[in-house]
Amino acid sequence: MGQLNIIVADDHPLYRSGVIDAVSKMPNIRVVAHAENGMKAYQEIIALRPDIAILDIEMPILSGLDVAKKVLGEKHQTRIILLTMHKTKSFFLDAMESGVQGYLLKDNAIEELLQCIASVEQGNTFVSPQFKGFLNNQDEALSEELQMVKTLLTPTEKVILKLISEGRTSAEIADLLFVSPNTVDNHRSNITKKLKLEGKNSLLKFSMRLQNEL
Amino acid sequence: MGQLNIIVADDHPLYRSGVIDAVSKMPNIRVVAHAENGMKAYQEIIALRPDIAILDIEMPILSGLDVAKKVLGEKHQTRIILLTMHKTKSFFLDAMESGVQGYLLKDNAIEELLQCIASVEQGNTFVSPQFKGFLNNQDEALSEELQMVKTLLTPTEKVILKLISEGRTSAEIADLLFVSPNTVDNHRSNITKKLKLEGKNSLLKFSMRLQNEL
DNA sequence: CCTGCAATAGTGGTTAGCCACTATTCAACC
DNA sequence: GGTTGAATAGTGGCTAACCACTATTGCAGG
Repeated sequence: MGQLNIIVADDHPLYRSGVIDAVSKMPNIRVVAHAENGMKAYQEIIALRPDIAILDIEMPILSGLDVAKKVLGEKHQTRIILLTMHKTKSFFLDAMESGVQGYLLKDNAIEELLQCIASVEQGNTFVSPQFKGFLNNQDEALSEELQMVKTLLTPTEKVILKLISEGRTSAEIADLLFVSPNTVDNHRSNITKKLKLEGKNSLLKFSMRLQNEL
Repeated sequence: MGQLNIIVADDHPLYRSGVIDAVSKMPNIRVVAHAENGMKAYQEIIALRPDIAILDIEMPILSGLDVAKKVLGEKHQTRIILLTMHKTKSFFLDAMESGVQGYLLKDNAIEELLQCIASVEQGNTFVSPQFKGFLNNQDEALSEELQMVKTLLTPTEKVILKLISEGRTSAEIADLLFVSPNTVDNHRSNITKKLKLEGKNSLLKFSMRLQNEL
């Protein structure tokens, strides 16, 4: 699988040189450039077309995520591995949607980075175990449900669902919207059918599960 | 207000020296020691009794939070300022409960640290604006409600409340606990009374609001 | 023009959950 | 040995929410 050309970008000089040292120890890897901000990293990627770019997310001017989106959007062959300090969900999901090949937590051992590079080299993706919880079960299902809400429901239905999630009764909602309680009840029924829910209070349970996200 | 003796602890050499440089620029501040892990920081604090200890939370052996708890528990006069990368709620709440005087996000400007030191010197507390959202309104009320649940409810009642929060009906809960649905209903009634709730589905709403925290 | 969708409104029936009682058993505590 | 608290169980009444209908108005698109 020949020579792997890599670019490393991190605004932290110490961490950057640590990463460069570590990956340089691998026989088939050559670090062709390094950068201390996102803009410089992007320019180097365009100029040198490396196989892999290892980017810190938290960088000045352009974040690693910004660079990843630009590069991947322009359909270069360069694979992206993102590094971050933060164990937050939103960055991760954003990164996954933009199609990066690797996503690592900085705290983790350097071995994980090498493992990640090996994976990405062979066309796979690699994600730190800490983030895997964001992928499966609940959060997948949750965003799927949100998708359903956004696509299937009419504007009025969304408003009513929101009000239900705040714990309001049909009578209260009717008062707020200046319509008959029967109408609200009817909307409830339609929402329930569209989302394929059933059972008592199923709408209340559903809407409260989505909480802030509505 | 004389000379301020300060200890700085951070496992990241670069960041540590950055902090030391910055605070040393202040005329009335002397950095009397620095440490690269929590254990060393704790020993220095005990030995030197500084006015303020600036501790990174993420450190080997003992975390900054561990050190803070030990020091504050032993009623030394040393004030604690914690630094962290992570914008998570749990660490912050934990820190607030243990009584630290400052809590800062590392991303923020160095000016904030100096401002924080000035505040703490005068006996006040200082918290990065990013965390202030965790203090007021909702979360205060929420933990108050959690307190009520913990103190007022019997073990069985807590179990039933948990099951309600998962969206189960009285009949389902009765099956799970091998008791009569009437008993479950009775418990519901008692819980509702203890927590001073009222209205249809008030228990469901209440329990779902507490979500994971039960 | 007509079809379809959204929003409105109504009727009637079923049920889960809330509310207010009463009652028994058992264990703990003074 | 009486009191208290927890858990158990039951009855009867009430209502919000669900469910399944029907029906009208109005608007947008082919």
